[in-house]
Amino acid sequence: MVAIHITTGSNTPIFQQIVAQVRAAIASGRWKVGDPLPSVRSLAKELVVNHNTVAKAYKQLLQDGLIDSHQGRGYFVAKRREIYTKAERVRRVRKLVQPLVSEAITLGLSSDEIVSLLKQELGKLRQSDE
Amino acid sequence: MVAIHITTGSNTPIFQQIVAQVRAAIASGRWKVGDPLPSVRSLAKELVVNHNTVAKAYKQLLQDGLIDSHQGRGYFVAKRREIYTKAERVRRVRKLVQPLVSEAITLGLSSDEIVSLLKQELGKLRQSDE
Amino acid sequence: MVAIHITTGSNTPIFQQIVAQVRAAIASGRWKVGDPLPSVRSLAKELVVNHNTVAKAYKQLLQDGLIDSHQGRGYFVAKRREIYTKAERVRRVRKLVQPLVSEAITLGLSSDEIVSLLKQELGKLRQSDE
Amino acid sequence: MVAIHITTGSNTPIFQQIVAQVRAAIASGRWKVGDPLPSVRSLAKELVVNHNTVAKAYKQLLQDGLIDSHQGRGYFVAKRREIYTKAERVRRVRKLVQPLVSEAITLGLSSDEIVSLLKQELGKLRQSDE
DNA sequence: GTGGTCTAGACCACG
DNA sequence: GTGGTCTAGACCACG
Repeated sequence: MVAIHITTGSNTPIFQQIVAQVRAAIASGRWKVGDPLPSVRSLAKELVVNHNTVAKAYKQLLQDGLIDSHQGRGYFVAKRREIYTKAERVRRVRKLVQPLVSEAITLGLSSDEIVSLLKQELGKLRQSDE
Repeated sequence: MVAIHITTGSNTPIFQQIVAQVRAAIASGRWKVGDPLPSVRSLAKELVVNHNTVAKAYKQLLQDGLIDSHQGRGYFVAKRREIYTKAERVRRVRKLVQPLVSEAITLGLSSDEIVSLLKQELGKLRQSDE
Repeated sequence: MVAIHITTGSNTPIFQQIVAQVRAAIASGRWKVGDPLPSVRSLAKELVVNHNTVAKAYKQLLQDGLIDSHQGRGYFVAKRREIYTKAERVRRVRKLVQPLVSEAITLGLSSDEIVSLLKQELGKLRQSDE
Repeated sequence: MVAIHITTGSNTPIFQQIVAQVRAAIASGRWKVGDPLPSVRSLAKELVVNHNTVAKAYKQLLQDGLIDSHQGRGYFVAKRREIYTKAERVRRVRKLVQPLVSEAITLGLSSDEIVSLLKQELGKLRQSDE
């Protein structure tokens, strides 16, 4: 089980924080295919947010094919399947890369340092796979 | 003088586009310490946007320490000040890198593809600097 | 301009009725690329539903790539782009075909009659294209 | 006797799966007019589902006029009654066909592909009848 | 006890 | 005036 933590003061919407953390848990392999997610209402209670907020996060993950829903039984980590075309996937990642680059440059990091940080994060994933 | 271009079709807020371009102009050295920025109203006129939008961008740059304001005289490129320690800057960039990696991996992109997309974006910046 | 009508008594959720009608307006070519959609709040007022309900419908259409959003300016009919893999698209259509078949058989229509009805609807589209 | 199979993994409500299978059994002639249906509780036991679920399915079939109930004796396959006129049946099916066509077209499927998917589903039914 | 839909209304961002 | 996020709470479907 992986705990989910949110920061209410943050600029990042709560539902996106939840999406990011579930995504990370699945991407890293800590949550396996078939694992049940915390129920919408129980997680909402635990995080002290409205149930609609959790539902919104889960809907996003459902849409992206990362989780499945079974009416009346809850949400479960889904078997991986390709939903988006290559072009669409690249488009989506590019939309995340742009603000990263903008922010990193502003903070004074060099291109090499940025690439290096990215590789470090990718490396962590690979280790947890082994 | 460096022209600023905005895209109204984009979903990136206009004020952020302005911020990003001023940052790039300063980071690349095209705008030197002490150079005056275009006045809020003249830039607004040129870009055909609301002057509040330009003012908002300048306020952001002021807050970031990249420009100084002199009451009644306008805005000027500031002497470079380090606001954050190296460790803090790396920490901030890392926080942006992590969700990028999660999303890209769950979308099914390989590590090489992700690194490649990042390098592409960094390359675009370099070109616009020249 | 195409009017949107909803039936509150229906089993079909309001937001899905909106989605279906916008989709039909775009598929039939009555709404062209670049056309603005009614604003979330104005349509909500007109239909006498909550603005969140309209927003939910528009979000769905956005996700499917049928419309674009421009922060602060509204929603517009998007240029067609492929978002889903072939397999995903077939999966989605199949999910709609199954209940259709089930209902039609129950109503006592023959396979030939069902196929014929489908072809009629497809024919209507083709005519409006010419 | 015709076995009824349900899939709990599916997102189709269990009671609807039961309804669909009873309908198919009757439509195909495997269950004849006057045949008794399995009792609510015995079928619930066999399928390992709540008896309310089976009761709900039977209520639906009763409502559709496909089965009759005899207080204290159980449910029986009813004499076929036409409830809706031909025109009404066609109207109802057409209402399901229209959103299917809209969605499929916006997803980029060709008319032939849509017809082909429909025929596939109809084909599945025919096989399960034999 | 699961999730799904909807309302009424607040507060915020962008321009 | 655009849309975006969130709350509190209601009512419903499924089982």
